[in-house]
Amino acid sequence: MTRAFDSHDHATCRREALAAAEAACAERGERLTPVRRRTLEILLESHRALGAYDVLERLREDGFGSQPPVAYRALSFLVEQGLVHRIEALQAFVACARPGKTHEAAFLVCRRCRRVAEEPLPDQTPTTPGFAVERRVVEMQGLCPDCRNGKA
Amino acid sequence: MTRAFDSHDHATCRREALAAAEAACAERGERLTPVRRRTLEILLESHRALGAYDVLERLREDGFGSQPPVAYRALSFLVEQGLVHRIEALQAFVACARPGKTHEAAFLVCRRCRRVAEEPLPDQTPTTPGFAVERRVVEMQGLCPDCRNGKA
DNA sequence: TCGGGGATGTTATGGTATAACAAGACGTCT
DNA sequence: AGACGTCTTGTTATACCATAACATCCCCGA
Ligand SMILES: [Zn+2]
Ligand SMILES: [Zn+2]
Ligand SMILES: [Zn+2]
Ligand SMILES: [Zn+2]
Repeated sequence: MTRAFDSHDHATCRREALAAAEAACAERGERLTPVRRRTLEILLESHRALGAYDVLERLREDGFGSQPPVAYRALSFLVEQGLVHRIEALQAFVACARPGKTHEAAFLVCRRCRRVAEEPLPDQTPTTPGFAVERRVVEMQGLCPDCRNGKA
Repeated sequence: MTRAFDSHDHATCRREALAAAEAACAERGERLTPVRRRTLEILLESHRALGAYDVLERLREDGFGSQPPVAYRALSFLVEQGLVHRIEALQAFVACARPGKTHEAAFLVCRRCRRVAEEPLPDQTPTTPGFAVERRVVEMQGLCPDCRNGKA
């Protein structure tokens, strides 16, 4: 169900994700402005985790602002809307593989190519009595099939 | 089984952890040198996650080197030995609550007081066929019992 | 047409982490 | 004892990640 590590029609993959993002924003009355939209596209073009400064560099090439807050603001918006996830272990961002409804997820993060796959998070995660869980960070770091085989 | 959020004899708690650390290093032929030992003590004094620069400041007060690599090297050593864990979501470090045998764990991280409790990690965590998991990051962020009640 | 709120842009600054190199500590072999 | 190799500690310098604060612009409704 996760496509990041499988070959697939990525043009369609991107187009669908972008359409879902537009729909989600429209429904919520949020504005998917040009910087925000382009930021999402940049992340969708790879299934990889990109640092904010990587995103910023591409935004600058496209004529948007060139200072860090430009990228961070667009990324924050997209994260709030559930269209992008932050990978804590990499301090990086990845486009959501299943936009449309904000959700938590577990991530499989390849340390070599930085591609990221998304898996459903189990209902049950460890806790202790009295502790109020607000956010769950579940990230599996390792090697994707291609990188194990030296293909990529 | 996790003591971070419960009242306990913390002097004993610290002493035992330090003794376990000494034993573990001795057994492995690793050297728990003064900086390394003091770094571990600093983390043990709170059950809290401390940033590398917080640790560094205390090391400097104690007459050790004052530059970032001093703290980062000691922390790296302790993490390699399984005596300290890195909390990715905070970019911070916490002393292991169960030293003696290197292990993975799930962490319950209070966003208010930064105390951290350690829970066993389920055998089964999400993955996808062909992906080789090397490290599992499982961190629950939220509020500890005290912080929920405004006690702390 | 005149606000007002949100979005974009800038400058400046702060927090986190590591590369590269010099000097010291320490066991070991002769 | 003395020479050697290895590990450890310390430094300087720099790179990377992130946000505060403020100016400007744009769009929409009164
Ligand atoms: Zn795709
Ligand atoms: Zn890979
Ligand atoms: Zn304790
Ligand atoms: Zn707390």
